[in-house]
Amino acid sequence: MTLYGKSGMYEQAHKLFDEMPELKCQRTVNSFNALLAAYLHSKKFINAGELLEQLPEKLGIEPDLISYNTVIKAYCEMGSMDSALSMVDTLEKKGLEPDIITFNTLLDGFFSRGRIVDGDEIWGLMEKKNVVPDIRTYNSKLRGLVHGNKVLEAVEFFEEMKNEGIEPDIHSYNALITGYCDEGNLEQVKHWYGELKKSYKPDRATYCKVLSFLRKKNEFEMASEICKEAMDRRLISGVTWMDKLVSESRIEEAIQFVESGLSRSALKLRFP
DNA sequence: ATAGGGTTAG
Repeated sequence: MTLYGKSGMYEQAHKLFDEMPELKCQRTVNSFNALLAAYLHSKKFINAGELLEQLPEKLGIEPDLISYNTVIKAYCEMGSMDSALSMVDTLEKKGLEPDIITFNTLLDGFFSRGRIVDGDEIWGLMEKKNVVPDIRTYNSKLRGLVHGNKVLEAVEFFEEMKNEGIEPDIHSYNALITGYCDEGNLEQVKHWYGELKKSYKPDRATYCKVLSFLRKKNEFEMASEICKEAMDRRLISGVTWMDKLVSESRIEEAIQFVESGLSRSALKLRFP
């Protein structure tokens, strides 16, 4: 069942869910969770919460941890952090235990809203419950610090996680690069881009962020090099970059640029 | 069946 993505698909999902008995399909916690996910992905957050409150007893379905995690995500998305947090008490009263997904969802909600202190408190609660933080836990705090313009603290935290044996992944590097792009710090963007490349291939997010930054800074040399690489890997189209060259009448550079790396399909895209 | 960033698509 592909119920996700498009807004409005929750209606289809709910209709199907209602018709299941006639179709001789038994409704289970799995189909209930699929319904919750449909509401979540259609951004009908409040309905997901209401559904969890009403439907299970009406239908005799016992919600599981996935049901609660889905609704916690919905509350986080709508910014109802108190409701999200209170779901932990609710699920525990039902005899369930919050897992790493529960905590990562909550932490991402708090950290991404700049609520670092509250996030740290929840982090402590997580450890008290013997749920071991993973790379995504660390990354959510990294992004939170960056989002709150605390890039230096983010770098400190980056080092801290390495000391604790958590190997930074591409999201970790991208968070720091984003921080320094937003600060306008060219030297540090270059530094962390270099650090990233020692262990990973930049991904689409890296390229987008770094290229738009370098373009703003008029760092043509480095930008065109990176742009070529990104186009070769089919991760960006390069059209916008070339448009800028053309609009500034830097035609020679644009032509060189095209000849040196642009793929046939990208050319067709620009000059159909 | 549940948790990620970025935005260069126009």
